[in-house]
Amino acid sequence: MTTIKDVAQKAGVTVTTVSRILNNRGYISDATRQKVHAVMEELNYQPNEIARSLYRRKSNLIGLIIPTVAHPFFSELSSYIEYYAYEAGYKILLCNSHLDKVKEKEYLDMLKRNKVDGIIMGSHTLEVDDYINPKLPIVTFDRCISNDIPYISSDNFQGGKLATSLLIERGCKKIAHISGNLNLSLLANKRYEAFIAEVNNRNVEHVTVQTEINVFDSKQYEKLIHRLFEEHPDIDGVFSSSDNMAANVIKVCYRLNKNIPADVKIIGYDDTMVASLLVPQLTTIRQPIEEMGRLAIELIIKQINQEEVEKKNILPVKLIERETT
Amino acid sequence: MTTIKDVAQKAGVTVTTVSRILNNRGYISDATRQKVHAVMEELNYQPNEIARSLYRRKSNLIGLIIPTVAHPFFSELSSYIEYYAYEAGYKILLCNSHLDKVKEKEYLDMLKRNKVDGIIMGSHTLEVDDYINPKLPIVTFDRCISNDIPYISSDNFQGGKLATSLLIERGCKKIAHISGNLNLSLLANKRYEAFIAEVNNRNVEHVTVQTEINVFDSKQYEKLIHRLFEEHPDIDGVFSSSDNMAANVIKVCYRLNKNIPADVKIIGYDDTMVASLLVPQLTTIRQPIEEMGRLAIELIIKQINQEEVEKKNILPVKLIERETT
DNA sequence: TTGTAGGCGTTATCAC
DNA sequence: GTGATAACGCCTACAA
Repeated sequence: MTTIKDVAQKAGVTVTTVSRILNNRGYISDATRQKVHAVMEELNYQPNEIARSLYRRKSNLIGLIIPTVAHPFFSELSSYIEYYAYEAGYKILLCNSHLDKVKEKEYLDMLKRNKVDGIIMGSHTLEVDDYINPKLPIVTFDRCISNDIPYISSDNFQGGKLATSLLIERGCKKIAHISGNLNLSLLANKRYEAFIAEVNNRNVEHVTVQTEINVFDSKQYEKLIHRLFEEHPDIDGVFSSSDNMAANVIKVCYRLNKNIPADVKIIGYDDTMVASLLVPQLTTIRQPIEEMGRLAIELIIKQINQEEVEKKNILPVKLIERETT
Repeated sequence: MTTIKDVAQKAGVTVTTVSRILNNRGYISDATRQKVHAVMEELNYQPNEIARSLYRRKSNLIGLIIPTVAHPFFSELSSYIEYYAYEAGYKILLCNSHLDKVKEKEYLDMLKRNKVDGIIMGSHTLEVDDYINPKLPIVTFDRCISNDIPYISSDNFQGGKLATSLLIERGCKKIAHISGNLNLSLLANKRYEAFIAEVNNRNVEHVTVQTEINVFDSKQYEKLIHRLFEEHPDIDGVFSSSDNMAANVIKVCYRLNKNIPADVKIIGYDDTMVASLLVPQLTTIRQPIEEMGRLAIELIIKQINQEEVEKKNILPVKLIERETT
């Protein structure tokens, strides 16, 4: 490995001078500057960022913990997060927790040991203390962990309301809601709350099911949905808490020879790529994924710079009506 | 930040002793060991991995450069890569190049400056020199950069052949192939070659189109496919080089009132999640994504350990026949 | 069994 | 303008 020493030696100066040139500090004669630059070029010198990080006590690393990047929502979100991080001079350490408490804690510790400058949590099953001890810039998605930790979320209640009332307006008489795990105290649960509120308010028959996020087990989902339709053959509207799940609903309806949207109307959530890839194209609630990613980086960086940040960041959602309603 | 010094001081020993305990080296009396452990616990001490990396000249970091993690194939691949990396004690630095030459070079340099122990390239538009200088463990996907750099690929020729001959056997008389950018000299181009070979061999009429990978521009794809069917209304078979693209073909067929598989048969490539999420479920060529991810990590680690590795790693593909053929 | 000291590659504070 | 030197936090010969 070629270091600053090698450059200094070959250029006939000391490391101080090379370092100065590297960082554009202090006065340097044009002659030496040229020479040193030439040598750096020749030796193909690249400053060691690890040494820099150690000295500066700043790694320019941001840890990203999500359930799994294989899920379309998180994969799109990650792509934006990485994009904006890179623009701001930060790098992303990717961690897939699979919503496993143990793994999540391990990742959290690992990130701390690696002195990341901040952590973005898209997955959280742990207790508050694990996050804030010691104080480290954090932003979470979809969960209010404590009053100190800023969180980003889209307007889940509004989303749930929009979805439910659309189905009702389209004439659905018995609506099913398929939610994620409601015990995780995620803000996403507000979709459920909104559903219940709306359906009760308008006096519409309804039924709900919970599932775990497990991208890879599509078969499992199908079974669940199949059973749902068996037990309630008169369901004519489904509000699914993710586009992927909604895709499974479409599949099952197709098998059951239920026409969409004539017999059953379906609405998803997220507006990931799959939504517009499906046939029929999925009506869904769009979360502003890019904006969420951008904001996550902004909030982390502001915290790094000791600036005050808004704790509660609720972004607007939007109903995207396509062909399933 | 609490360092090894703080621990040493509070425990009434020197840093050496603490370091020894941390690394399980040399003889330590039970008394001091207990005491030091207690103090570490109390101070919530975590060794600084940056300092360790500097000393050991090993970061346990692996750089992952891909076009974009928002693409289902790379998102699934990344998820496996991260999984196996973590198992082996490595961390993943995520880089989305968007197939931009400049960005790719910047990422490459960034990774070198950050002293990653290896690089996994799922995106490569650069010249050989940029990669091998200096010598750093690398593995690439789907591209043979030089004889020194190991690469992983699935059996693209076989995949192309399987796909094409299936369509022919199912009675297609005029087959379209939608490929990626053939100028990138990716091994994926062998799918194209196999297609041409097979179709010529069996004397079947055919037509081909190239596209850029751009996940987000589904509309663009639709237009392209639409035009294809306009110019060649008699196409009755489509071999698409990705599942996503195939999904767009399904969509367009649906619009054009072409029945699948009666009027048009479609086969995709990759077997990403979307393939089984679609209606009708997509017939496709499965790449062993998990195995590719696992192997990438294995090859990197072997190189890190100075072991010899196989340069050419071609994994088998498998025809997954579903409902579109 | 434990301590001292030097070094990993870089930057900043003083001198000259 | 440029050069010693100490420090960032950790690890390991070599001593004791």
